[in-house]
Amino acid sequence: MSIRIAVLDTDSGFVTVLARRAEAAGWHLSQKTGPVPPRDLVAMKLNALLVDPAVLGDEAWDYLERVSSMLPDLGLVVCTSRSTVAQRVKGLRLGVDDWMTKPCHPEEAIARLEAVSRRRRRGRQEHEAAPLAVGEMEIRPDRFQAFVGDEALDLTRREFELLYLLAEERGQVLEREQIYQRVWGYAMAHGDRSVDVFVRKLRKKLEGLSPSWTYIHTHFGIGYRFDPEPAGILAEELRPAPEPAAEPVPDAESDSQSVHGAFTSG
Amino acid sequence: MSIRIAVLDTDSGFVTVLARRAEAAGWHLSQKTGPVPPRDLVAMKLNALLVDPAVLGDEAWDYLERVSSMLPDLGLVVCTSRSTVAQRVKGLRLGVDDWMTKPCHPEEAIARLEAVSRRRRRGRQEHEAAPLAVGEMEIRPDRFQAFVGDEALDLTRREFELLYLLAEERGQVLEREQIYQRVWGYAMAHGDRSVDVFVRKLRKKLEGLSPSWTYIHTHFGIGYRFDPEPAGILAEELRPAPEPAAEPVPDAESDSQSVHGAFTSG
DNA sequence: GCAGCTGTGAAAATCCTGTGAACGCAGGGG
DNA sequence: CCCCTGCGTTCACAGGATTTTCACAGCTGC
Repeated sequence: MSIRIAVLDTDSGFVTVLARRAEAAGWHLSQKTGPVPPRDLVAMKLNALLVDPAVLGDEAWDYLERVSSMLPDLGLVVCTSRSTVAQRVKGLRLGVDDWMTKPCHPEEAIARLEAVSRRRRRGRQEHEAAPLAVGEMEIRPDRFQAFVGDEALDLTRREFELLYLLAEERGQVLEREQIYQRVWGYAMAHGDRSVDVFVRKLRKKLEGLSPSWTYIHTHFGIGYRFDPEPAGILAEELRPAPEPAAEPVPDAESDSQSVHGAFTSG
Repeated sequence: MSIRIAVLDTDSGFVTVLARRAEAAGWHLSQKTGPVPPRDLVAMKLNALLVDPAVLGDEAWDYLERVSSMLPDLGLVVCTSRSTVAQRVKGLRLGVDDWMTKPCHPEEAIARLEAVSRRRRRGRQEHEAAPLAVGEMEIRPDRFQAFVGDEALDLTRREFELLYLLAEERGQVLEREQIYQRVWGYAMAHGDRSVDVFVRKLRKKLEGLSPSWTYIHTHFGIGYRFDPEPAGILAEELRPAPEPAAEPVPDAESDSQSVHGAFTSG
């Protein structure tokens, strides 16, 4: 899979040479001559961004900081003509991944962009196309779908990605921020409820085809945990003693507490 | 959590300066003067490795390649006195994450190592989150829960964070202000009793699932200390005179009180 | 015994999640 | 070119769960 990068620079000579090298390497490169809103960067699905802070004007630091915090997975490389150690340190601290000084050899720029992109990718891909069997459902990455028997859940892309992520981390409680970061690819805005909404959609579809299982558990104040559980065990845990009760023991309360509260409110 | 790095370099001046900065930043730094087998690097649990290829001799390229392929999660940074573009490109291509030229400012070296480590951590799980075994309970950060056997304590988020903090600092007396600051994230208002209230909730839940242990001890006028202790030793300390009493004293209450008292004095 | 702290239970205030529906956007077909 | 449909995002609200606050009673240390 080829690397996608964008260059924010007005030095057309530099960019042209770079573009030629990038093309030779089979990369996709797009040039911009002014700051691109982080939102748009998201849509570009970049692996790395090469910036000359000169084109950003006063808000250069601010821009770099916003980009790096909103797109933590994006490789961010600065290439500028003059800079002091203090500036470089500041930039690297802010979230810049690499800082080059002009004039720089385009081959080296390409190599550094590649190194930065590689780092970002290493953590991610290991698993691919490995179907997951969870409960009475099968999740097939090759189809971007999940099936119960031979019936498809009819998931949209986001729904599938969310489900797959949760299922991969089965048993672990994932915080909303983490989920959003990994499924949407950028930082979650404060107050965003998208994760909740998609969990509801998933639960609905799961309920439709696999009503006797519970898959997604809510952890109040934290996030969600995926763990397929047949409906049976719930009943068992709630009723260890199938006695209509002859004594008014206050057990009922602490019992229901430990079953509900911790794992699921739904 | 602090960063762990190793430096492979014989330039003692450079390394000394670097070590000073690293220490100031709270990092763990170890110096080596020759190639360290990748196997040993694994054991060192490093975030990043800073190398001067000069100390590696002929097998420098080979070594860099082996390290980067065997430890894909390790940040690999080269710092060398002279290098050509071709060398830098070659290095970056075969897995080096960043390449600096000597003389380089130690502050910048630190910043680049930090950048590389940060990038490395992003893709991974945010926190390693090793489970803590305390008394007959297990605290599992991956579930935001504590368990006794396979029974969950049913902790809320705040409760869990408080318990985890206390358990991490096991044996230490923590002041209320400190606790509040670290769990709530901001300064405690004068007269706020939240910490006390949550300690009570924790004690109640702990008592429910692990009645024969005492976990949280009160230090009058100061704060709390976490230290799991089985009931046995308590009985001994409390029992200079083994009189079961013949009066209808509300045992439960006075008993639990004196428990706290016993430790308070220590 | 007094003043100051801590334990306790419950009420009050706050925050969080589930839910249904509206909105905007992009692509396909008419 | 316009309409329709599918999808993702945003909103507002209701019902609960959780956290904070209070008033009081029981200890501590002097």
